[in-house]
Amino acid sequence: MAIVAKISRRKPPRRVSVREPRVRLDVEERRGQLIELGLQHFGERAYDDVSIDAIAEAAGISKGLLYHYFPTKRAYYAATVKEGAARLVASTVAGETADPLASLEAGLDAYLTYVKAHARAYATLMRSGVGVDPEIARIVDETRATFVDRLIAGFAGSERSVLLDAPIVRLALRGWVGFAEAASLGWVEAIAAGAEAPSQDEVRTLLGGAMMEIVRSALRGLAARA
Amino acid sequence: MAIVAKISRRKPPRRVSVREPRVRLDVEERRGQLIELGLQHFGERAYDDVSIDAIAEAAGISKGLLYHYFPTKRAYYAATVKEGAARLVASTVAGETADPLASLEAGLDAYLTYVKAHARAYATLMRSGVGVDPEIARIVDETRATFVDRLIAGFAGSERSVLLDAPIVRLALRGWVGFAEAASLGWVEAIAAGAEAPSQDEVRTLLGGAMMEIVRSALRGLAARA
DNA sequence: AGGGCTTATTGAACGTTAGTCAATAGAGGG
DNA sequence: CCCTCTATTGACTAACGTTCAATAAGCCCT
Repeated sequence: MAIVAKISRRKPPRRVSVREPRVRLDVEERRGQLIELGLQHFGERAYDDVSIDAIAEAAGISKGLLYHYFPTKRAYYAATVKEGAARLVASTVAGETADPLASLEAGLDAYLTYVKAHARAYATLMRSGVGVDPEIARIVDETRATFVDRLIAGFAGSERSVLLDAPIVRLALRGWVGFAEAASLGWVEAIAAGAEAPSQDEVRTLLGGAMMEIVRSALRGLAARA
Repeated sequence: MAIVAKISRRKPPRRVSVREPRVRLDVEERRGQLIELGLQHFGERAYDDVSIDAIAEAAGISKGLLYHYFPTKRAYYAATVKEGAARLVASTVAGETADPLASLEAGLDAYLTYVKAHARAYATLMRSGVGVDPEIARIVDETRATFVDRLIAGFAGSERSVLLDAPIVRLALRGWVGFAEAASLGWVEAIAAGAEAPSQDEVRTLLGGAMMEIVRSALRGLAARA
């Protein structure tokens, strides 16, 4: 009995020739590799369908090491989303132009180009990402706020810019971001489905036009009330 | 050894006086109770933070019984979301009016009233519900489509109603639903946070105005292209 | 009343997966 | 060549979703 237990507990003799040696990476390097892998995996499958084991295997490391870099799966996912959001924000900085409308349209165009290029990951994030954790919700909300701030900054020169801080206008802008996300998602999904989809120009015009009208409408309501 | 195994496997003597008798419910009744519990739990916590054990305990039944009614946790969640969506749709049927604008506003008002009354559950669903499963995404998308259909039906009398089937208009309407959801969510969250929030009238006017402007903008783009 | 039948219900078991921790080995410096 | 530091391992635990053969509550029939 004791002997049997001892034998069964012994490691399998694992041929040395097969076992590949440990690769020791710099902390930053390893972290970067893991986040890159996270972007790939979470961009294709939903959160629940990505296991830590799968990530570890893809990285060629043990599960324990991943937990050396990120305390929990959610934190790992949050770091991944944060990186993805940062790239989105970075790749859509529009050159400063005198004309607010022109810079708005340039920004929207960059946004749509990015969305189209990363259609799958964008759809996965929009459809499944937010709810996993309050931390992720915070990141996404902050990213949205960044876009809103940019937009407001574009109109800073306008005479009625003070009014842009009114609650109803903030709500209108937040709503517009929801509009832009829903429309963008519908657009790339229509493309992916091979359905008859509008051109990028049309979508950009739609988004820009909606922005102007919505803000104008909210300001008008404000003026009527005052 | 064999004896020890037998003893350790024996059930604990569980005093009969404590054990409450089985309650045998009708299938419909039990299913209804479970869905009701699901609405409560999933309306307060995110999907991952609700365990089957917790539901079973709250219902006073065993875990196995829940799996007799729903094949998987996701299916159970889907049934719950379906019921919640059905209630939302049912409670926002607007009486048919001659004036399209009036019936639009009545529908929006009913929607906002419902959202405000179920603020927590609405926020939880919007923030975390969609991504869990393609099946849930389908339900939510269908619910959105129902609303869009209602809206289009309201404008059926309009002379340009044929144009409402153009891809860009469909995209605009889908985007508007995103607008309405984002604005509604922002509204109830502002209220919950005790921040300065617009009145329901203001929000309804904002949503209605945005709807008109967005559709008009899309149609204008369509006309310019033709 | 009671025996038999249907089926709602149980509870223990299993597999998977997130998360933990003491032990190990690669690399650089003295 | 050894020593130290720390990136890395791998086996373990706990929790959770899921399965299934056994059980008992209600109901009908006699």
